[in-house]
Amino acid sequence: MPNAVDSVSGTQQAPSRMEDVARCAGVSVITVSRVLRDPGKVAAPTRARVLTAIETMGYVPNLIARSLKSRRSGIVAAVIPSVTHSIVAEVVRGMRDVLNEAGLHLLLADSGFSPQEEEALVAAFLARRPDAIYLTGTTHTAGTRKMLDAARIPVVEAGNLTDAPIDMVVGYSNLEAARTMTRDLVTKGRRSIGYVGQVGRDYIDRVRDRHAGHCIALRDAGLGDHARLQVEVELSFRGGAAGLGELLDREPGLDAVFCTSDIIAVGVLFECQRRGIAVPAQLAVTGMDDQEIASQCVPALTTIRMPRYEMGRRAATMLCRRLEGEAVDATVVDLGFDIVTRQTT
Amino acid sequence: MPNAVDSVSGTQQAPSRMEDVARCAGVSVITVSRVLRDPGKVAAPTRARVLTAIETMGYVPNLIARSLKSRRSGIVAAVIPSVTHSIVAEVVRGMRDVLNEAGLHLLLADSGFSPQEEEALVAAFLARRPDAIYLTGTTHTAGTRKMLDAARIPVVEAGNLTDAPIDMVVGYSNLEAARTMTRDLVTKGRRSIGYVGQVGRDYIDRVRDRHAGHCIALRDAGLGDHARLQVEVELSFRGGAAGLGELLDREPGLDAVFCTSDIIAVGVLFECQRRGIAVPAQLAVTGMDDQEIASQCVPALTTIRMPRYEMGRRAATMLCRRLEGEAVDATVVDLGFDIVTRQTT
DNA sequence: CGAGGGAATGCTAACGTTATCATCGTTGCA
DNA sequence: TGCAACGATGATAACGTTAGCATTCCCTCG
Repeated sequence: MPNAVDSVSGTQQAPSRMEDVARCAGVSVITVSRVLRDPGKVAAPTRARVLTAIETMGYVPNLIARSLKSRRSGIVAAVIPSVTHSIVAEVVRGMRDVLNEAGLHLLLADSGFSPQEEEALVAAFLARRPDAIYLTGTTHTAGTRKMLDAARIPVVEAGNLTDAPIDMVVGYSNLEAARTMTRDLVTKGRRSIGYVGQVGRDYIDRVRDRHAGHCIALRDAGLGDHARLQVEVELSFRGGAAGLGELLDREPGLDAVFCTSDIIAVGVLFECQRRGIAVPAQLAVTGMDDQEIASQCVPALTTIRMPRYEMGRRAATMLCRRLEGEAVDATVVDLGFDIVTRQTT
Repeated sequence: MPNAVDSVSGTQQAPSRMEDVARCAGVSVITVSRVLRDPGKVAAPTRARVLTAIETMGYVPNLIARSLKSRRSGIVAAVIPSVTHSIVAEVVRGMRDVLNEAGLHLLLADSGFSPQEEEALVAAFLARRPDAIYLTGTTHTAGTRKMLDAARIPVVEAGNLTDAPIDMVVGYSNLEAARTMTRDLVTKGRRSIGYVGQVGRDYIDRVRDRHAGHCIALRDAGLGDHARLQVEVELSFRGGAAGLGELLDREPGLDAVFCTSDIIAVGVLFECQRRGIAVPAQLAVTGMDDQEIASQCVPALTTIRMPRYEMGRRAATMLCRRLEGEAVDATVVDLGFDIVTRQTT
């Protein structure tokens, strides 16, 4: 029986199926299926007839049915901390460029930096049977790990390194990056170095490691009394500005501020402008991430650059290899980072 | 036969199915299904037994199979111009908040501001049979419109208004917003007003309308020779800086710059700092969008605020109503905008 | 000239769920 | 007591596709 319900009365018309296309082209459904997935197996004239039928009927394959039967959804699910912050966007772009080439789609969701929310998202994702999963960072709840273990699909964590990934991890050492940056401030003669970092020092690996790296560098330099010069703020310009105010209240002799992100650092710079503080003469400021604003703000910001786009590509490549049944060379990939010295130090 | 392949040899173990849960709980599969979707129809003791079984087996429902049978995927697909630009993030957040409440998932993809890419994405999306579609802006290819007409699902376009939406539209008038902003500059005595806008004036409705609004305001004020003082740049700080340089080369007596986004405007401000141009004494600068940086930069930026989060919520609400078979009150929803006067004008 | 082989195509049975209808007690009420 | 009505549960058949195994036909080669 035909699929159309009633084209005259305008009743809801269901989208056409392979069966409709097959009838139109005078072949069996399986041939249509083959034309779509493995055209080489179908003789050229037949293929042409099928393609014409598809075209004229405006047939769109139903990936839901395909996924059910083939047990491959063609979806890679990614949990990122926040779509708002452009820092993840480049990673996502890198992933997408690789995944699209492999015919895979990226399903995105943001956790708002909360491991609990991440767990809920992973649970929701798994119900859609993704072929692979991408997680940001290495801080996850026990529930998340358990579900992913049970799901038995490739998982890549990205952004920060760990010795014990759920499956695979690609990133750089946030600890070393922060340590390098702070050591650089020390080398340049700064002695009263403040820290303005984003909230989450206790539970988000990335933030925690940046904090730890900073502290280690201070300790190595014999500069004590860390806690007094450390402020936790929201990841925003406003946060940076408030952080500087707080620090100056505590220590008027401050001569440098280490910030855990460019956004916070630029917030500090704005506050310096308002207060008439000379950068870097009176106060040195450093960021992290090398976002566009770092090179454009005045004075231009010294920061740390990490290969975000490449990280996304690499993560996706590792997932794809696993999906093709090949072994990946390493389950822990360190992409490193660079310090970018500009005018604020 | 049981679903497990071989738990001893560690062979790939398929996830458990309803059948497994049903056997474990001593009920039929349909009862498990009911417990999940309509618990009220199952007696409390039975329900408890099933829930226990689900818990112990770590059962995760297969939404692919559910979608196939129920003909509802539970997915709302959204094409946004770019995940990078935080401006869309709030809209997305608004949508998500509403959709999640309705048990729907958001599938995101970015078009990179290209209508052709958007068409490809819509085609890919439709194969997954989304329940509804969200598009950014009102500029779409004929192919996109045709596919969406054929798909017969609710579609909402957001961001800019149009008299002839594909289905529904929610937004504000970019033309009126730009016109208001420029008129404000005129009112404040500015006469040599430059324009730095993002690329796409010819084919992206949002950009085109902002440009048109600016031109209309100039014409209304009797200020001619528009084209000479108009520059098209990338949507970036760098773009804004370059745009100002270009404008000053053409017209050293420039006394205001209208920018089509806050990012561009802040790029202009940075360049002013570098060149020692006094804002607003010597040069007035305006942005659009009211992103966080507008309130934090120095001097703080005069701009236009639009209800982005609310826009996302409203769009999602309209889609949900349609999915529930209810009629929406209006297919064109104007949310308006506000001018936010700060220190740059 | 017949067997063997490969290319092209088709048939049948799933994939894991839900819609639809059926069945079975149990209760309420005349 | 008998029957309708309802609540709880189950059996069966899809949803639209693809995996796996036929089948058909033609060509090649001994």
